[in-house]
Amino acid sequence: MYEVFFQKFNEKVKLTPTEELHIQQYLTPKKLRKRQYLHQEGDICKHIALVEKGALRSYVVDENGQEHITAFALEGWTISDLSSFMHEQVSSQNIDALEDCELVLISRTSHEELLTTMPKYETYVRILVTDAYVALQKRMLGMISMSPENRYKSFIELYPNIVQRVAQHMIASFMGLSPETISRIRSRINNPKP
Amino acid sequence: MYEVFFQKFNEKVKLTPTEELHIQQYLTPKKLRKRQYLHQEGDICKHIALVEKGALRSYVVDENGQEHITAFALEGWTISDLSSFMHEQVSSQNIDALEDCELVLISRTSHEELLTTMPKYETYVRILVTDAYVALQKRMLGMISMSPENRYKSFIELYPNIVQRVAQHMIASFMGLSPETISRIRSRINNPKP
DNA sequence: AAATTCTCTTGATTCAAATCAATGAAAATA
DNA sequence: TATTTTCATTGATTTGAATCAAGAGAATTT
Repeated sequence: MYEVFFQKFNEKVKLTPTEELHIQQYLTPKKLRKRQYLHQEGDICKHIALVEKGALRSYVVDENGQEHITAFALEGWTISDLSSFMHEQVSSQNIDALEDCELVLISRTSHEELLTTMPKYETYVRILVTDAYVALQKRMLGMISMSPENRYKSFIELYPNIVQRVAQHMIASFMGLSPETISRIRSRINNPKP
Repeated sequence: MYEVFFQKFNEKVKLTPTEELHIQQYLTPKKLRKRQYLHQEGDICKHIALVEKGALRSYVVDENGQEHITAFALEGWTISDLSSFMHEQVSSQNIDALEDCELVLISRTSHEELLTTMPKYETYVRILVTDAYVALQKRMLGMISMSPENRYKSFIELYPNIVQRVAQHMIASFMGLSPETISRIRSRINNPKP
């Protein structure tokens, strides 16, 4: 039920069986149907979710009604609107399921309690966020320094599983490009200048 | 000597005078002349630096020899190559002083020791990184969803002090735009369509 | 099974930022 | 102070991604 959660946890911070059982009390499983929302803008983000199975995305809608995908999450990934979750602020993000999902949720109060009572949990969170920050820095560097084509190439290298499972126009949205541009980049990659 | 450091620390996690003294033992002050490096690519990043006074930038140089500024840091900000610092990997970042600086440095061993012996320090780091992550997410959202002009506008709103103290072409580099484009955006803002 | 909606591709056109280039002003250096 | 280098501005041109548009194939819904 929480296999992936504890596998990921143990990769960062080693837990004893007793500690695992203790943490389990704070976790709640949740299933999501494809297209179902985990979280909608306007709400305060109530959970951090770890994906045991399935795929989700988070996105914002701008003033012109255009969607911009800000993140994907597959098995083993964690997804949330941290800004809203941390500061109990109204969220501008939406999170929904791209496939049927099995999640493990940590509520805000559980999170707080674990942080204050269990140093290993805080360590886990610190490492998790640090890794996410480093990954985002890399992505940002690509944004300011690479061409769309090279950015797409490194994306498919880094996340081949996302490319396989997620619609192409969503990857375009995630990269800040039009769907047509991604389509043309792909055909350029397959037919290198004839 | 460590005023800004402890001011920032206490904003996130309240310390007693005794605790401050304890942490102080792990800190080392450092002055940097303008143009001096704190850290160069190829090295393993040895410190986290908090800026007591002055301004720094970090940047990478791509295969074409072009510089891309990835971050600025003014008074009260923290700067480092976290990826290199955390994993003791060779860094691709350079960090240098844009003005004469006074810094507070935390070495890797000090950082480790504080993390394991002082829960409040780990809490501070967790909050610091989380805030940085949230800020970077906002910047990323701007990158994929906003026009260069609107991105520049929100930049000067968010960081007016950077705009005042840092050369324009560096802000261009930070935003992934050419210096000419920033110049033209500025003149458009000042002479709104005649 | 039929109808509808979604998804990707391809072509033509538009538009905005990059590039190339030149100039004057300001700052750094000798 | 004179000289050199860096910096910001402005104009002309090029380039590449966005937009507009149409059509074919898949997937969903009815």
